[in-house]
Amino acid sequence: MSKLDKRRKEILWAIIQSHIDLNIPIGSILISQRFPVGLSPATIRNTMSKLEEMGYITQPHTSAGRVPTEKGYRFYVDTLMDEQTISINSDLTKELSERLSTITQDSDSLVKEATRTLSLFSRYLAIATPPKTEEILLKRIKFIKYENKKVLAVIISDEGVVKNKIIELDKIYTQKHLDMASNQLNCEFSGLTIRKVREKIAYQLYKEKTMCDQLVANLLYLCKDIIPLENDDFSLNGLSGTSNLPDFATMKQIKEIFRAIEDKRFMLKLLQLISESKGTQVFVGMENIFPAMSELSMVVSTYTKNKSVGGAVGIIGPTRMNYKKMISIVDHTAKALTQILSET
Amino acid sequence: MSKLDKRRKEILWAIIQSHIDLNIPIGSILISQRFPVGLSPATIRNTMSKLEEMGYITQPHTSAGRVPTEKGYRFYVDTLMDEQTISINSDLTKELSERLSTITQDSDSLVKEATRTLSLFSRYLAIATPPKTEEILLKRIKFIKYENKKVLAVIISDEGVVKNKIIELDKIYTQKHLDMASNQLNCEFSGLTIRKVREKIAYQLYKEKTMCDQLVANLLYLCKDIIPLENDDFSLNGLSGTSNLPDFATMKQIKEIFRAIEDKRFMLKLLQLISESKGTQVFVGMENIFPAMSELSMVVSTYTKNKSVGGAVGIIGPTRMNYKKMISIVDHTAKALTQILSET
DNA sequence: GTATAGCACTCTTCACTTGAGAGTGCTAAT
DNA sequence: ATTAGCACTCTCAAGTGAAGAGTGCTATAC
Repeated sequence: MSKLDKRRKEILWAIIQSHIDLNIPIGSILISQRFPVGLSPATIRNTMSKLEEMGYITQPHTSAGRVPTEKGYRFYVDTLMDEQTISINSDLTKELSERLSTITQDSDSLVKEATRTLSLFSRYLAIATPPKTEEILLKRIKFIKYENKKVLAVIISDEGVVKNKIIELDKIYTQKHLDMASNQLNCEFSGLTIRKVREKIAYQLYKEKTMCDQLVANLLYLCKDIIPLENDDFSLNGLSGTSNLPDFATMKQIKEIFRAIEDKRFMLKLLQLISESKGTQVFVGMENIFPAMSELSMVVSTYTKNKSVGGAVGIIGPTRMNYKKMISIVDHTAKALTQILSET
Repeated sequence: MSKLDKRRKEILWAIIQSHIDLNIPIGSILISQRFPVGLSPATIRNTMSKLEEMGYITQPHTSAGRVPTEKGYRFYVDTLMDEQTISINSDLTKELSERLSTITQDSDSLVKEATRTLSLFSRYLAIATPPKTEEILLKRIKFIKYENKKVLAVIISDEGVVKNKIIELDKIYTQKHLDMASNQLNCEFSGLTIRKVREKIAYQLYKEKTMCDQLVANLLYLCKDIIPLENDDFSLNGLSGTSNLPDFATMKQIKEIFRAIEDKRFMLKLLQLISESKGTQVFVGMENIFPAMSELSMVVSTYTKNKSVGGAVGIIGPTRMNYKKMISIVDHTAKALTQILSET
């Protein structure tokens, strides 16, 4: 990895900055005009030639200006951008927090509202995963007599009701009987994460451990299907906005985004990525991660609720985007979300 | 309203049919070749001239063939199409039913799966509203002690759990106390529709009727916010497919669809429309109904669950679409949905 | 009187050309 | 090492012209 000297960094920065602003290939003369760096176009050309050789920029055709490559953007985000102070639009932060705090409902609605706000501010496609259910701590399981053999099973966590479903038993039980059974189950499972509960149920069913109570065994079997699996859904917002943007103007990109959205594997990839590390991450030119999404970038951050439970929130936009601004917006959205979710 | 004679009907039918198949302006020679109707292009031209005068077809420019107008399509759907037997692709129907019957979950998931299947078969944008909550019959309200002052309120209907929420009371009550309160509320509200329950609650709170029990009054007040409002959400599916179709090729239309999707008022319009009448309806060129959706048509049908409760399901596509096929698909989806929802 | 063949006319579409403009790389001079 | 000058390449936009499609009109046949 050959390092770039000061001049090359400056020129690269100038090219990327100009390209973000103007969305056209950037020529040497343009740079010399926009940035009074004291160099003639010819000198800039020499530097650009080197930068192209090193793979940071490229030209669409022989007589065009230079356009940053994915590598160039990557370098920009990693190195060049940090050198400036990331100034945060403070009124934006304020409005963001205000918007979110008006939503007093469950965390799912909150996350949805976050995507709405995010797409509004970013003018790109906002995406978010709901809080992971896997790591939620189970508080109690409750069975309520519903009608004859039918019983309403309710799974409750710290966060509230996680899931409920009407199940049908083999015969009619009294509410008292059900209460005893649920007590027994609670003793065993209360305080564990949803994931561990599922594992434990599977284990117990596998061992066919003789239960002291037939009803408990029965309920255990039925609960297997009720314990919620990982949420395979995600919110997104800002579709209508995206089609207005100049960068999204090509059908190709529109299609790519649609594919990505409807392909649920994308979601899994995303989850994997966010779970690996915390904080705001930038994926430039996503073809390594998700083949259909070349020419697109993603700025994504994680939010948490009670330390461990959390999800991801971010935006998808063209590779050519204002990373500085976007990182700031996403970062603050994630922070605001974390804050409000922790208040409850 | 001048009626069309047999020949004009035939020519109009031929034009529309050809336009649906080929998606190009239809000229007189093309018609004479595709349909050996025994007329020369010249004669067909004369007829076409008349049809244009009457507003059923139009030409994009002087030397182009004719394209059906909205009026033309309207006439086609109303009159010309019925004259053929609407043959149903029976294996399609079968697969449709099979796909839906694999989903054994709640009705919301079922409706979502229906949109997925619908978009798959139609290759257009599928849209559906979940079952209306307003007309659901309340079965019982249940309060479960949760933690100190916190109580889990569960609203149960014939269909299962409608909504649940954790509420906080002013002081600590015993479960027995809560059971008594819920019994009292059940006596009053059980068997009414959700809408009537809400109205009744509002009325009682307005009158500030002295309750025999402070707890009941308290719960009543809290329930006001729990009783679910009309669902303002709707499923849709098939976005990625739409951008592949030749008709959706223009950005203008893509934008229109996005606008329509994100504008929730559209949803309300849709609900109004479906509630007016039952059965499959076709809206050709929707600018009267929804200004942003010119150049788009909608085929929509209603499904029911237990006679009264239901929603709408349909597709949105270009004005130039295969109405016969689409009506068949939508119709069968609605029927299949009704059937499966009634089995529970 | 109705249907048809012929024909002139209009308009789009596409390929091709051309000139302007932008940007580069090379070379020679500072 | 930097820069001015210059030839070169390539895109883009506008213009041109031929081909093709389709119509409307008119005269003619049945």
